[in-house]
Amino acid sequence: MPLERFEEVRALPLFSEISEASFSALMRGAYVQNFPPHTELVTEGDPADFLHVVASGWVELFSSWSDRETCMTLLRPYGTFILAATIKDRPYLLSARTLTKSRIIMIPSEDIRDVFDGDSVFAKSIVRELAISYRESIRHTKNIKLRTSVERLANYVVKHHAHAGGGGSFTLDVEKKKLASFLGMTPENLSRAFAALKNHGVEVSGSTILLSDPADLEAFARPYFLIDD
Amino acid sequence: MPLERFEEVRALPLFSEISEASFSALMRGAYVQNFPPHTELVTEGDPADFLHVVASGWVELFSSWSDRETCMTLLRPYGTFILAATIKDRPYLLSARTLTKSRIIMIPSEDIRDVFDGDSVFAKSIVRELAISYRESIRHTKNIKLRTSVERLANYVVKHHAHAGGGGSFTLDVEKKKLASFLGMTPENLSRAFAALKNHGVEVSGSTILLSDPADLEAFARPYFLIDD
DNA sequence: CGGTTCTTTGAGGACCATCAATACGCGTGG
DNA sequence: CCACGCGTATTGATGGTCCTCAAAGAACCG
Repeated sequence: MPLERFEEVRALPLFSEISEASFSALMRGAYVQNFPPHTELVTEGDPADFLHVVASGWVELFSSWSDRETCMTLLRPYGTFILAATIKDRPYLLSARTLTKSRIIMIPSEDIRDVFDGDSVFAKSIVRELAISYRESIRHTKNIKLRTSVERLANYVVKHHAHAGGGGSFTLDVEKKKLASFLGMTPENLSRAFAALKNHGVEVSGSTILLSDPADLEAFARPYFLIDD
Repeated sequence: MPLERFEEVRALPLFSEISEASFSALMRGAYVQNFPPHTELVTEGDPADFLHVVASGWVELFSSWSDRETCMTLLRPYGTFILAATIKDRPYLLSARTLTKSRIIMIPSEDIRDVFDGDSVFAKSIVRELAISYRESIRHTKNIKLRTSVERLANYVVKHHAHAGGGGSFTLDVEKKKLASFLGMTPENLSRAFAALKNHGVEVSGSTILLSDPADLEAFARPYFLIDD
């Protein structure tokens, strides 16, 4: 497969600094594929044959146990999954499915491990990526264990409002059902949590969120950089 | 500091395969220190100046927000913390305190990063360690989000019973207050969760747990290798 | 032995899930 | 364009899970 097709991959933090030889070795067995929405890409417990990179679209990492399911991560370009399993050559701990039409880059795990062994620059990038994901996971756990559902929602709103420019309104980029699962609650409870935030100036209309008093909301949410940033 | 004092460190998975030169470079600025119980070793938000290794004793990694606190990890020898912060040169996301008298090895983060850059064997070890911790964190989150408190306790009991040999009884190695926090509940609720497990043959006497029907308990707990192993 | 902390038990209430019913949004096909 | 069907979102009623508060008992330590 010609390397030109991987220009966008080359630009990713994980690959931008490695040698041309290493990059070629990685891309030789790689391929890019388009998936429709709601397609299960990997299933937890499966062997980690490929490192996946989201090139476009939205991907959900989720997990199931005993008829229950929970959303663990929502991935946009250019997030990777599931690096730790690839490196350790162990089964995936999470399943992945597309939420929207998505383009996914898949690199054979064996190639990742081979290049990792020979290229310390790549090894460094891998570690950086791993460390980021690890810290993200810890933040997620802290959020779940230390906050009530309304507090989690309030902080989610504050964060995404700021990320959208802080203009007093923004649009939810995933469906509420998914957001609820990510925040560790039911869809019904998310509705009620939004209702509870009316007292702090949060108006909901479909997927549009309006903040009439961002300062008040933030005072309630008490965002904390060791959880939310 | 003479290298002989670091024989035990040399044997750790993180250091056992690296060159003598790299090991010397790491140990040059390292030191070993004994701490009494209930000593706060690092505080979340602090800069990550040292990689810590538990040489003996028990260490708790915990986190706080808004007058609440939760236990995130219980570390025995020879666990490390907090590697991700060290590598990324970012603030700690977690605090650490000793639970028992403990001996802790502290290695300057800068040395870790320097050796990491020059020694691909060490880099590989770092990645292995990071991947293990990351996967552990994901399991913890799955446990919290997918199970009720009684289910979490049941699986904890099943796991530690097996780890202790499966002889029908074992001893809790941390106080119940701490266990409750780790499992995401209050101490009161842990008591009631233990009471609920009486129906499945769990007898509690102080820190001794007796299982009269391990098969029944396991059927209730439904341990799952992608969460518990 | 006294004080401190941990653990347990009880009562009450907050939080959250479940179930059920309705309303809404959206794409499809008539 | 509208009717229909399907999934999502909301709202209400109810019950279960879990936390808080309080008090008493047990274990630990000086």
